[in-house]
Amino acid sequence: MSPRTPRQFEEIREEKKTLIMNVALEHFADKGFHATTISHIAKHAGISKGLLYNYFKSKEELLEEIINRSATEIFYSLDIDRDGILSDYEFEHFIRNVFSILRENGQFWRLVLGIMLQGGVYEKLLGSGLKKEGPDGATLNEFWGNMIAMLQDYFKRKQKVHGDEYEPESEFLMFINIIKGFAITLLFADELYSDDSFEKTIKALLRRYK
Amino acid sequence: MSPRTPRQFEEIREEKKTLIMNVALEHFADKGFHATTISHIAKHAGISKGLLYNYFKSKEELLEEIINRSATEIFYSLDIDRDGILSDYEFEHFIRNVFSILRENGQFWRLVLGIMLQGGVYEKLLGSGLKKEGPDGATLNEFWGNMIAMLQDYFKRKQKVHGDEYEPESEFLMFINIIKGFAITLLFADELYSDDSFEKTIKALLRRYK
Amino acid sequence: MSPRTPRQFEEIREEKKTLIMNVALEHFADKGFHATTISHIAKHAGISKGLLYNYFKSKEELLEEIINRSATEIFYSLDIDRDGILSDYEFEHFIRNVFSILRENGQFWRLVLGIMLQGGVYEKLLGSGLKKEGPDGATLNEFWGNMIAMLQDYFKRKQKVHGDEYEPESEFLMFINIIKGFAITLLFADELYSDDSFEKTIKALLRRYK
Amino acid sequence: MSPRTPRQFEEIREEKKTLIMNVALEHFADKGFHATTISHIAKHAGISKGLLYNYFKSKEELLEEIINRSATEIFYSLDIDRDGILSDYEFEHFIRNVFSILRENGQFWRLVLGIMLQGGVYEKLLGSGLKKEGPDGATLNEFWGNMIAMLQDYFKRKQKVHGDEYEPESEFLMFINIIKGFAITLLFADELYSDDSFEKTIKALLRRYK
DNA sequence: GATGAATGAGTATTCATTCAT
DNA sequence: CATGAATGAATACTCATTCAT
Repeated sequence: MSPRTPRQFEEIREEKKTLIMNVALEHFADKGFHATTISHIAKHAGISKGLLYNYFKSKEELLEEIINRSATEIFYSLDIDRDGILSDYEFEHFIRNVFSILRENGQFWRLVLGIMLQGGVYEKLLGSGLKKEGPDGATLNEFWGNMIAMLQDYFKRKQKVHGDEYEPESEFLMFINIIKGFAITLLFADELYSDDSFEKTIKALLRRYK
Repeated sequence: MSPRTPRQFEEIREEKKTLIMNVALEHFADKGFHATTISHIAKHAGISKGLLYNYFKSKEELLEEIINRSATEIFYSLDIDRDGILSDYEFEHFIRNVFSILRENGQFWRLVLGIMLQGGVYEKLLGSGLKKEGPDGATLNEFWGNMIAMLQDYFKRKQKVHGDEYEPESEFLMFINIIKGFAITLLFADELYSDDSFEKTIKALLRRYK
Repeated sequence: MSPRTPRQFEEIREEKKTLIMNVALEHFADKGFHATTISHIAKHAGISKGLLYNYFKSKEELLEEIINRSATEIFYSLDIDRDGILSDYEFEHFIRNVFSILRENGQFWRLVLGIMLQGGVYEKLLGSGLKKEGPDGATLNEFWGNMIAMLQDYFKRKQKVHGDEYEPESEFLMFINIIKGFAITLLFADELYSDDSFEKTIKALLRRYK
Repeated sequence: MSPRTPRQFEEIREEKKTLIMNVALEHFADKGFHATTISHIAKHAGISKGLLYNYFKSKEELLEEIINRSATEIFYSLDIDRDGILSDYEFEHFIRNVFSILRENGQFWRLVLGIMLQGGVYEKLLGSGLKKEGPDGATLNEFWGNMIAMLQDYFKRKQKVHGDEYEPESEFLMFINIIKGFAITLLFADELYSDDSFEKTIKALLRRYK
């Protein structure tokens, strides 16, 4: 019964915030941002509306914090050895990572997709959320730029292997769009893909692009 | 001074309905269905809210009619020779068609994507809208099933050309996902792709899969 | 093909008005005044809304004219010999009349009842409708006053027949309330009473009060 | 400064609900259900429209709860000794009860009458409201059926007293319609009847039917 | 910290009425 | 005379947000 330390208070606060954000993400992803009400979130989180506003200034801020949190997590999980060059091994690592990120963060990606479809909110969010600082003090946008450059470089280097008929830009474009295509497929798949079918897909991609 | 004929009334009706549906599609696609208000649509269409309800029973019916209209249009434009077999020529035709449909119906596809992201509305719409009858009395769902089967068959036949290392299922999956990937890319492209970059992409696809 | 005479025009006008009023009465009585829309009436009468407003200045005026019409009709049908005294024969006539009026004008009475229940409209209507002049230049209110007086006089005269235990005021009150009670019962009876059960009821009333 | 207890919240809720229902009943009875607006009710109750919807899901539910409440109250107040037989004493009790219920619940009965006049709503309400369970687990409809049966039995038994000329069915019908007639008279009486005139009426009824 | 009563601006929808043709 | 497109004010209902306790 000893009084709680400030440290303990902070922990309780963080736990509650996390709970609220998880519940909110679930509903935002499934029903959409506009169709989800604060009342609904509060009820499903087992708290009062008032308390929710104790943690988040507004519905929009709640959304922003959710995006920030997931974006940062994903940001970190994609970072490789940071030497600016994508080795064959790292390429495989990248592909596997991308797929597992898509698998494990379905709700988040559906939410982001929904928001990106809607003009106004989009810029505001990406202006705040995705520019947040990540590892090495780089912003998400910078990080993403580097990632793209590294991949393009990877495809250029592959030209030596495949000969002159191979067009790196075109191959890179195909590769990116296959990833996007799979991403979309995954987001709309009701049931999670089996590990097996995942492995097959990844193998096929590696066979073609490694 | 003579009273309007039924024909004239019909014309007025059709014109106004089309106007409203165009304005509504624009806003639904840009802001999302829930975030678009009837007031907004009416104001931008230059009419009163009351008149809108003279033509559409509800906001949802307006949405349904928009989906029906576009779905039917696209339905017709994709129909090939209907002999159940995709020749090399028809394959090329299909790819070109898919791309031009994506280019010309960006708003519609963004709307559909947005709706598909949100549980409830989705099934109701696809239940009504996309099952509508198309050419030959087939429903859109049937038509789409046939299209997929024809494409799979096309990839199987290609095995004879490419040899045993070629895995038709895997290739088909890649192909479909590339299309999806491009679709997504196009939907989010602020400015329309140049005809030139389009031609390049199509050529690359044909080079690889024809 | 000879041009219609003004007289013919007038007839057509009256026919249309009657048609509209009949349809309107039906809906007003069944759904209530507020719940009945002008569109509904127009559609069921087979005319346009515009035309309806050609005949009636407003929804309220339509209501007023309906009440006036029926009130006047009933007014006339209740008038007896006007000598100010209700003979035994006229009493029977009165009772039979009251019942047949209730039977034949069910819709009207339900409408009136509905309106009388609602403060505002009530006075306005009775101010216009039921004060309208009837036969002999008397207003409905005057006529009704006379009718009541005649009935009270009738019950007083009956005291000589029934002896001192008979209290005319009390009997009159019972009589009036029995009539009201039957009126209410009739108004809510889904199916019209059979002629037989009617005859029995009237006989019982006469046995008791004649 | 300490937060409100659940008990306190419950009290606030009940008080506000009662306030709203009272105000609503007043307006529903005077103006009719359709002609009464939620805004009006809220304004007269001194609250915001939003709060009203915090307590009642819809205008119809508000109506239902009002009917339920009054119906249940009246239900209980009519219950006698429940032995299935109406003694002379209980008959007097019944008559007095009926009159006092009519006097004290004028608003409620005007509301019910108004609703019964209008097809659609009627059945829905009587299906929900008046079938609610009352004392002994009986529904109102059952209770009312028993009451009628008991009264009919009472009139049959009276035949022994009055001799063969007495027709129980006919007398019962008269009795019921007198009650209905008085009910209607009371509902439309602007001012409450004096206790004296009430007593006279009741005496006359007892003299005739006891 | 925690509650939910309370608000008010906003949203879809309806409907009597007008008016150009 | 006749039509129905068009309007706008009103209505039921919602929901993010505030605040007293």
